[in-house]
Formats: sequence, structure tokens, C-alpha cells
Amino acid sequence: MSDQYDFREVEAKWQARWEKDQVHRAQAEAGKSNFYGLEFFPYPSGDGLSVGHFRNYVPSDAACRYRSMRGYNVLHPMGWDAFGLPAEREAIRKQRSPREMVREYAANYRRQLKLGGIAYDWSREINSSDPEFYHWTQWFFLLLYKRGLAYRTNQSANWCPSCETGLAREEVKEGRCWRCGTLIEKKPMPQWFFKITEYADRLLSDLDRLDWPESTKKMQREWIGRSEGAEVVFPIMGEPVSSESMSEGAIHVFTTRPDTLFGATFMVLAPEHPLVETITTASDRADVEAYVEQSQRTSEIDRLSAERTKTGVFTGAYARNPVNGEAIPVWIADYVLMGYGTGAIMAVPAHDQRDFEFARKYDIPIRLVYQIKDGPRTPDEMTEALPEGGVVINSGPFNGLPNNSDTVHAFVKWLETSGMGKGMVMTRLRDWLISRQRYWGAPIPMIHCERCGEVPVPEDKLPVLLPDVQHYEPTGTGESPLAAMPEFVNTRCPQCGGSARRETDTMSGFACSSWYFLRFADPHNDNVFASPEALKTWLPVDLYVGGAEHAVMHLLYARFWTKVMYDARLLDFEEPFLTLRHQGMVLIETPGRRPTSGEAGGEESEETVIDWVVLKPEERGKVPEDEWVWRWAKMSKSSGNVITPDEMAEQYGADSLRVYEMFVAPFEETVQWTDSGIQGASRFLHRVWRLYRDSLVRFTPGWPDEIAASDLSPADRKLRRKLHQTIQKVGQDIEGFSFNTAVAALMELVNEMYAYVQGPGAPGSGRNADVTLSEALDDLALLIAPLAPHLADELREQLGHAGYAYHASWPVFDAAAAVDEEITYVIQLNGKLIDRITLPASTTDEEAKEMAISSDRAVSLTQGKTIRKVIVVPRKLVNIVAG
RNA sequence: GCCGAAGUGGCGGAAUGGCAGACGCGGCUGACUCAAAAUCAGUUGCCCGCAAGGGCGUGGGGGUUCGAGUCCCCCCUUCGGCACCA
Repeated sequence: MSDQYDFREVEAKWQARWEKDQVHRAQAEAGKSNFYGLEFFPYPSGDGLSVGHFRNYVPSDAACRYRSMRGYNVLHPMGWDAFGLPAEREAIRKQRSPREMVREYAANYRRQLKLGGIAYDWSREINSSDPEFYHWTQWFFLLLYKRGLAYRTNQSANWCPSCETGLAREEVKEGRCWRCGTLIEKKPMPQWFFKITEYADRLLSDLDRLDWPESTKKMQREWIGRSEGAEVVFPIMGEPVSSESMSEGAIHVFTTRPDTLFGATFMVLAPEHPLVETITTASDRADVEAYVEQSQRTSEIDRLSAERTKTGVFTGAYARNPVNGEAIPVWIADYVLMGYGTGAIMAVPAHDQRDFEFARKYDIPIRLVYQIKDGPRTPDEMTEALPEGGVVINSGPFNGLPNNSDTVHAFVKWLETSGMGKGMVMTRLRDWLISRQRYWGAPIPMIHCERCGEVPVPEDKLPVLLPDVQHYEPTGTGESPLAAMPEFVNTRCPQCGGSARRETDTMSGFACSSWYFLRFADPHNDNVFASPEALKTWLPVDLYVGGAEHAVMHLLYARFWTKVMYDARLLDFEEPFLTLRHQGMVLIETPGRRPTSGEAGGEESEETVIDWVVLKPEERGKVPEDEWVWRWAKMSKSSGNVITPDEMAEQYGADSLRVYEMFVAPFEETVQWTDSGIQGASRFLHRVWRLYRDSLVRFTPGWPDEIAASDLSPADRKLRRKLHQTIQKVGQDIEGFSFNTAVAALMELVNEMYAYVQGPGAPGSGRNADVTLSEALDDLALLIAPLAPHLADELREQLGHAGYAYHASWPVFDAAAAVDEEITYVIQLNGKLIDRITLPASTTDEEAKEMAISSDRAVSLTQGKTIRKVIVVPRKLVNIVAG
């Protein structure tokens, strides 16, 4: 072995060999279990990968490599989420073809990932913008269409004026586009939707059986937002209260509190509610129309920044409360949303805070229908709506019932038998808007025929190719650029043969990512998206790793598509990702400055005060260095703070980078990048190298693995004990995604090995010392293989092993060897540490107790006191309770 | 406002209700060196003490327990998510 660890040479050598021998190719060998490890497939950006991205790929790679060593067939593939807005916008900016650009960027990503030693099966690489791929994206669209799960409608959509496309509700964060932060507008236009709402119940209930972070499951649950209640019908009355004449129609409301029906003293419609037009009385029309117009104009901004003071106007109309026949006024107010429930509510101010505020403001009567012990007895005593609890009052036959779900059910039952309403479940989930009015996506495979209407493209005519064109900028009309390409648009109707127009919207990139994980099982199949055999072998995904930001986008959509495919009998599983883990972010200390007065306030609300602005590279010359303010920030090219895996591999080696990324903090924690940290990891690997370099002469190939403990010196047994404890711990830690403690355990083992070969009394003098050392050298090279694979293979070669750690077996844990021979008991007096005694492992609890009580410290400290009790924790501690 | 996660030395972090601070970074002392780097050895929570030893310590305050970083209640701070969902 060379004197110094030349990591550049070693890593290049092994990367070349892995590639040449196709070491990481997934093969379904019979008799072995299969393991599918996957990371969210990335959009290959022109910025390249940073060490931040590696925090996703590296630990996941370690987990996959470990599975391979544990005897699994491992599928660990990589591909490119190439379609979508980021690629298109960048291509427009650079005046390039997005197809070529993405290919080039993907090649760079591939190079970087290889540089990091990530064990991908590159023979399965996919690109969602390849026709061989989006052929099947379109095929799935048709599948959804045929199953009645895709429809086109003209309802108003979320429109991002900067991205110039409609967006799904999941892509709107706090009223802004999730990508560019632009305020979202409402725009009525024909758009394609997927009926994800039809799967709401299953998407909700199946979460229970997933090994996912609880926070992510919770987010999905809340996003789906299921609530049980009742729909109640309030007939609309004609003119004033006294009249019993009915005007047309009735107001349907959804309520989760049908038990408060007798307390409804007014109703509220959303300003956009269709009935507003018909029920408003002539005298109120002017006010109502003004309000509707105002709420349309300001709704998005207001609903975010306004203090949520309730506003509204009376329509002049009344509705009849079906439970007691009372006429109650109908208002409109923007605190009622058209997008949820029926867009109309019955207002019970006594028991709903929003209704309470509204009633107080507009002087509408409040009626209690629950009496809480020592609570208010009249509305005048109230300062806020009454919470849960109490017994029903003012509610006819229901008076006296307690506030619980049985009472709610009793009301629902009554509504149903009397025909006033019925039980109903409502969800917040909306159907998924899939249309994008942009060029760079999979064309929606539909044809519009004047005679036949909407006609799907026949399956044998797939894929509908995205034309390669020079100009693909948005048209500014709200239509896709494809609409301006007659050669694309004009076609024949597959049904009647007449002239027809192609659908010109493309699909959201989230369509591609809703099924790509299936394609990896069989990526080059031309006849089907993946063969049933390949799917059966590899799917579902055993381990899925990616950022938490997709909790309610990709991760919800992919679950939905999987369930649809399951229902179509294309898959035999209903959940695509069995285990999910989110990696933490990587932050780096970044120079910034105090904001100028213009930046500080801006259009942000007072809650998000900006007190720091990144100093972009081009601005750094303008601010004196002693005025720079350093903060931990995310890496991005525009902030000029990116650390690339390339430079780290060059300076410290890919293995050092890998070990550092795993050691620095628990996997899911945000971490702070430091150079001294990676230096520590590098130092550790060099230390391992020197250990092998200096111990190689003593290495005995084919050391016998069965040597009686009595034939080993105490030092030998100590080393073996540490070794086998480490074998167990590292395995458990990798499985538990606790990579930082796995690295720490390996460091401890290496420290122990150093002590063994060069400490006092060393080098192990017993006759089996070399055997013990050989076992440790052999096993350590395997144990570090998932984390530092290049070094591991090199060390194994130095030890005389052919082949690759990837295909070698994980060391066998010997429980007997790992057992401690001596135990240090802690002696406590009243819970405070007073002494420690080391006793043989065979000591009984009773013996330990006696030894503890009679120890010098215990005797002197308990003098004059009565020992009331002695607690012995087996093999750990003796606590003497005295006083 | 609601929901979730977290708060431990100078720093990153470790710890099935049982020795707080594993492991690493940084610091200090020493060895090697003409010197430096690298490496190695020792040391390193804080306070008092020459020492033996003692006291205090896991965001704050209560509680349960023989024993609490860990469990329970209240509060504070930070980060993430949702935000008039009837």
C-alpha cells in the first residue's frame, strides 16, 4: 500500500471498474428478496448539483448498498424530471431548445452523481421528455379519461400571470405561485382536471399503513380535510318575513354542526354564489353588486393580508329555517368561500366565532342552543362564541341532550327522516388541474371534433409528439403555444374522420412524476409501460427519499395514480411508496447586508419583516466587508454560495464528502456546512488507510472464524467484542436511517483497533492475535463500504479479495462475542452518583446489591442513616435510598 | 390563530426513565521537526479549591418517580406547514 491515501487515484480507479463491470446493475436473481430504493427524480438544472443535493442521494445510496450486502437484489435507478416550467423558462431565457438543454444538464448531473460514487443502475436511466416515456404518460391520461376521472371544464382556475399557465391548488402557497411567488389570479378558461376527489377517502385511510414521517401524513390528512356533517336545505322565501310565498329555489348548506340548527339566525352566501343574482331584492341590489365586485377585485390579496374583519351585505332575501320555520335573513360575505362545501352556510353566531363576530358587527340576533354550566345564559353576557360542551336548549325535542357525537347523529337522523337534509361528508381536497398552457410538457392526447365532441386519441396513435419548434414562448392569449402551430392543431377526428383540432394544453410535470417509478422496473419496454413481471419483481418502492416540500404535491398525486392503476388491475398494490424519508437541508454561512428602507417593508405583511438580504456575488464589491452580515442560508447559484460535490471530491475525496454528509447531523435535520467538518471526515478515512497500511503485514487471509474465547487474550476478546458490537450497531443504524451514529460507531471501532495495535501491551501478543486483527480488518472494510465505497473496495483489494463489496456479504454478527465480560455498576445514594464498581458479568443482582452497600463510599456516606430501600437495575445500577 | 418538529459544552451532535455530553470539530499542553504542515500522546461543561473534594448544570416554572434531557401540566424561543374550510 502506498504510504499516503491517494483518494483521487483510488476513487477514479473504482468508479471506472464499477462502470466497466456493471456492478450496480439491478438483477432479479432467483432466491433473493428484492429491494427498490429510489430518490425523487430531479429536474436537471443548469446550476448542477450542490453538496446540498448530495444529502438526498448519499444516505439513500448507503442504505441501498447496505441492502445489497445483506443479500437483496437492489434496484436503485436515476432519471430526469425533464418536462416542466423551470426547464422551459430557462430555455427561453437562453434561447435554446429545451430538449437539448435538458440533455446537456442531465449529462452533467450524471457525471456528478458518478463522481460521488452513487450506485445507480444507469442502464435504466429515463427522461420524462422522451417520447418513449411520455407515450405512457399520455396512455395513463387516456386511462383516467376512460375511467371517468379526467374531465374538461370552464370553471375559474388559478392562473399565474408570470408563468402564464393555470396551476393546481396544491401549487398555490399563500395565494402565490409556489415556484415564482407571483400573486395568483382567478381566470375562467377551459381546463382539464383529474378527479382526485373521488379517491379522497382512500387517500386518507391508507395513510395509516404507510411508514412515512408523521408530519407528512398529517399534512396530507389536513390537505384532504375530511369532515363529517350534514347538508341542510333552506327554502328561499319571497319578500319580507311575513310572507309565506316561496320564490324559486333553496339554499343548500353544509354544516358540521347540525345540532345547532335551532340557533341559526342568518345565512351567508359566498359572493360568487349563483343564487346571489336571483334572490337579491331590488332595493339591495346596488349594495350587493358593489360588494361582489369589490370582493372579486381584492379577494386574493385581501384574504392573505387583511385582518379578517368580517364584512358583508344583506341581500334583502330571507330563507326559512326548516327545523322551526323561522324566516332568517340571507347575507353575502367573503368569509364564506365558494370553493368549499356548497358556498353557503347557516350562521349560528352563538356557537361559531366567525358568525359571532359577524352578528355582533351587523347587529343580528344571537341565540344560544347550548347551556354550559356557569356559562352565559343570554347573548348579552357573551363576549365570544361558546365552545364545545353543555346541554342542548331552545331546540324543541332535543333539549337536554349533551354536546357529543350521539346528539349530532340524532339531528342528522331527524333531518333525513323529515326530508330536510341528509348526512354528508365534505373534503377540502379539490380536483387536480392538470392542464398547462405551456409548450414543454406532454401533449394531452385529446381531439376536439365539432361533430363528435371530445375524442381521445386512439392508443395505437400514441404518442402525440410534441413538435420540435423554434419558438415556443407563451402566446400571451392564455392559450398554449401549440395552439399557434397549425400543423400540430389540425388533424382528423378518429371517430368520424372529419377535420378536427387537437387539444393544445400540455400536462403538468406532476403527471410524469406520478408514475415514473413504475417505468424504472422495465424502462425500455415499447409495448407496455412496464411488464407485469418486472412490476411484480420490483414494485412497490421499498424506500423513497426526498424533500419534504412535496408532501402534498407529488406524494399525493403519485398515490392517486397508483390507486387508479390498481383499480384498473394494472398493479397489485395500492400504495407506491412503503417507506418515505425526508432529508434535511444544507445551509451555508452566506454574506448579506441589512435591507434598505424600501426593501424592509415592501408588500410583505408586518409578520415577515426582512432584516437580511443576500449579497449576490455581483453586489459584494459595493458593500465594505466589515458591513457584511453572515447568516446560514440555502445554497443557490444566484446567492453565490454553492459548494459543489466536484470541488469537494477534488479537495477531500468523494468518500470524505459522503461520510461528512452522513456524520454531520441526523438525516432529517437541517445542517450547517463547515469546511472543518469535512476535514474531520477526511481525517478519519486517512486514519483508516494508515491502519491498514501498518497492519497489512499481520493480516492472515482465511482466518478461522471459530476460535474458542478461551484461546484469545483479554485484549483480543476486547477487540472482538467491540467489532461485533459495531457490526450490530452499524447495521441497525443504517436500517434506522441513523447514519450519523453509524459513522460514530465506526470511528469508535477504528480508535479501538489503533489502541489494539499500538497501545500499551500491544501488539496483541497472544497466539491468535493476528487472527483477531485479521477478522477486524476484513470486517471493517465491509462495514464502511456503504458509507465510503471506494475506500472499502480498495482496502478489500489490498487484503487480497477479488470482486466488490457491493456483492460481498455483510459481516455476521456474533452475539456471544459481543457480550460484555465485566459490568460497571453505578452506585447511587438517593439517586445521586457516589461511586462505580466493576463486577464480572456473572454477578447476580443480589451480589451486586451487597457489593454496593458494602463499598467504602456507601458505608461512609450512609453512616448514621437508615437504609430504607435498595433498588437494583440489572447490569446497570444500584440506588441506595437512605435518610 | 391552528397543527407539527425542535431547544443539551465554544460548535455539530450522543444518550430503551438509570454514569449527561458518545463521536467529531475547535481550543490548550506536550512529542516529532531547523521550522511549519501532517501525525501521535494528554487535556478540555461551568464554578470553588494547591489538592482530596465539593457545588451547579440538558430554554424557564411546576409535578410524577428511589431516580427525569427523556414522562405529565403551564410558559418562552426557533424552524416548518396550514390559514376565514362552515
